[in-house]
Amino acid sequence: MPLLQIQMKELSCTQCLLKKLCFPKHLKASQIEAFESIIKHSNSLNRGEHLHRQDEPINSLFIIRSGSVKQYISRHGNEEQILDFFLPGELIGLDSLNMQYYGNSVIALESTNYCTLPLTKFKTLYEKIPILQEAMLNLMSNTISLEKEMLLSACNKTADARFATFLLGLSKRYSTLGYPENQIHLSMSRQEIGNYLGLTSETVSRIITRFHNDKLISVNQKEINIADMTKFENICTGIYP
Amino acid sequence: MPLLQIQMKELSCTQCLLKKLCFPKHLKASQIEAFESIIKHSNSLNRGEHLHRQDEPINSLFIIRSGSVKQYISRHGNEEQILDFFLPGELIGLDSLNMQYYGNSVIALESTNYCTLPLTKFKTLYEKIPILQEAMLNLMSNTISLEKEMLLSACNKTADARFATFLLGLSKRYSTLGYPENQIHLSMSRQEIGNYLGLTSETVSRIITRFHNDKLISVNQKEINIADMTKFENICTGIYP
DNA sequence: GTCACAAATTGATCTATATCAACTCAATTA
DNA sequence: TAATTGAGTTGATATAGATCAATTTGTGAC
Repeated sequence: MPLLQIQMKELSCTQCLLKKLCFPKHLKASQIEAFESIIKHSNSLNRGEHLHRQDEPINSLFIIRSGSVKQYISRHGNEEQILDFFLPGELIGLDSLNMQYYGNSVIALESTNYCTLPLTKFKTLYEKIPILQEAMLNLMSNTISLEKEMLLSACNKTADARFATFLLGLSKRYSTLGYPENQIHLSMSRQEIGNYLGLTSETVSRIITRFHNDKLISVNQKEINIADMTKFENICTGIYP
Repeated sequence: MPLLQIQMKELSCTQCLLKKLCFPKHLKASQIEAFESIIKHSNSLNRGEHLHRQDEPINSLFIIRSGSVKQYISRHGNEEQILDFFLPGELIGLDSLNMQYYGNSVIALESTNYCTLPLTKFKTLYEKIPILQEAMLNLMSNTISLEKEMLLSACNKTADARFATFLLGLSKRYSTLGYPENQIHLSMSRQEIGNYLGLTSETVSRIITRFHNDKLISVNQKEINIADMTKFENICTGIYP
């Protein structure tokens, strides 16, 4: 059974089912204790509740324990632009380490549990544990690579390739969590996918329908199954059809 | 006179004219010495020479001292995708800290001087100087924010807004170096700008011509002058016309 | 269960940008 | 100075995806 479905309510890092995936995976037992003592475990959000809002003072990093959230910014009035989605085990706030106020908002897409990492305490700990520094650098370096990859994808790919890349990315992240690789649950709407990818919800809908007709995926509402993984990967790179 | 035009050939960090802008700006005099001792100053490249190539083993970070380079990846054969441009004072390699081999190539767009920061030595130093850790985190955090911003821009903006944002970004970076804010020298071709922004060179050319006719900018080959900065900023956000 | 409202699908049309092609201009070499 | 070459510009046309509009389906409240 996938990890996140049997995640308990209140847990220390050592007991947590995400411990192999989450940030503390880099630490030794002795270091985890120190790490653990600064974390607030097990806060929760209902769908539509905010983890934090744009322009609020920054005080913490967050790690998703179950559920999912979207990160977005609001511009000129109400118009919203989605920057990212976060799944269990993922660290939120790498882009706000050097800021005073959050530059974006984060809102739950479904019932979500998360851990809170107070920044001041984290920075103190950070200076003491070299391996934490290394883990942090690696994580950020990786994030930068991934974003370059995304940017590249956004600039050059067709709508088909962009959507396929998005879906495959979700698939990989979910499979790390113990879900079968070809089975994806979308916690976001077509409109939100479109917003994120720079497409309209109509276009996303049409792509999904077409992929379904072409037997590349099978769709049932928000459940998507990738039927032909090889063809699907080719779509991402623009090779197919 | 702009800093980079009078940059000397061989210089220590303390003597370097970029010292207020470049990475060591975060360090105290005593720390700079240690930092300095691990840097190799003053290597140079001619236009078209590589700083490093995709798939080579990673051993260093680089800082541009004068000139400019482009970072790109090659995909299926010859097709090239530009990821970034780097100007004097900018650090190259934040996306390769956790990798064994370079995921991209970097090539000089013009005669370029740079400093080399061997990674192993850097990491040793890094553990000893907390302020270096902080500077590094901030820099990376900032890079992540900027990339999110770019991504957002790439996904949603019109070609006009994307090009304007690109030009304004260059303008800001050059003005930090002492150049007048509204005067920009493009070291890259229309084709390279287009590649970077996900547009064709024809579209870039048409936009430049149109902006020129609308008296927003004046153009002489690779020299661009922003005539109306306010209108220009409005184009970036999609407000104008 | 039914009513109301939001999300998703589907179709028809429009438009920004790509593509293809011809031409101009500037820089470089002979 | 003429010839060559590659970058840049300009024009004509094609097309992917947006926009507008009409249904259909799903969902939560009562």
